[in-house]
Amino acid sequence: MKPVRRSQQRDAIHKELQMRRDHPTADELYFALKDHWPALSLGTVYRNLGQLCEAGLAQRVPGNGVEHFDATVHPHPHVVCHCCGRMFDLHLPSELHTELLKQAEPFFEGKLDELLLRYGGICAACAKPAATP
Amino acid sequence: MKPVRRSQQRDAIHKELQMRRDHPTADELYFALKDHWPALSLGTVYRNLGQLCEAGLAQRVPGNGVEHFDATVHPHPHVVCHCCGRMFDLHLPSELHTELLKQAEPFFEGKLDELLLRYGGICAACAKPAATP
DNA sequence: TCAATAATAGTAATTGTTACTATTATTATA
DNA sequence: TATAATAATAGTAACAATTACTATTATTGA
Repeated sequence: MKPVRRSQQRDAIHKELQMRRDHPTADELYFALKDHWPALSLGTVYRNLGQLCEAGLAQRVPGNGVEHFDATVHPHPHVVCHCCGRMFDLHLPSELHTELLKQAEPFFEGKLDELLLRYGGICAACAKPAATP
Repeated sequence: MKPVRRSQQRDAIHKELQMRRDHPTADELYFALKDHWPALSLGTVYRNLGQLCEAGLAQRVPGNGVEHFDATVHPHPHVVCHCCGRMFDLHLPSELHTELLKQAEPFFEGKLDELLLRYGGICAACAKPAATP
């Protein structure tokens, strides 16, 4: 295990990630934090997100060609909006994941230990027509 | 719609894709075809795979940071091997996909029209210990 | 057969991500 | 509290997967 020393940047990244209901990409986090951390580096965001994942404080969720990050680590389904590209949680019954894994096992000659359940659609914000001021 | 003219390369790419039980990446296809098509260009593989997908003759399946391609276009689950990175079909009951989509709808305020069901595990070939000759 | 033009090979450009390096910040200890 | 060891940073370069560009070649309808 690598030594991990505290850093203000990592705390800020973790806090921002926990705060949000969507699951931002490294880039989105970077721009969200730039305001209060003008000197922040994109590499720092990537490195710290990696460390948070290793430490079990976050998980990577593959999006549409980009990696998203989620501060909730237990496996659960997500939705990616075709329109804005944002990723959200889908709160299906929590046993679904385990059930689907067990259900699939006899159909594969080998071992299954992971399941990515990613829906695609149009989020509420994008479905709503733009307000005309 | 763009005009599509026949080409030997596209036919070869499509045939190779249909032939294989795994779902190769553009790169893997490129190297598989290089033997009989020494002048083949990687860009040509990408471009033609894109066209085949647009034409409904193939589908993209996001893998682990790389795009895989599948000549079977109806939605169905896949397995990605953690060890060799290859992607295979998982022949679960075909109605599962539609059912999971329907099941999830009431849990999302917006529209759902797509579902990626991607298992992870160790394939039979990788699970087997290497033969000692 | 031939002219119009889509497709190609080869290369350059883009994008998301990781690696490298000199400098700065953190922390355990004196 | 001061300090020394060293992890973390900012900034930049490198990288890998993919797309775009361009001069040349192949296909196809007349």
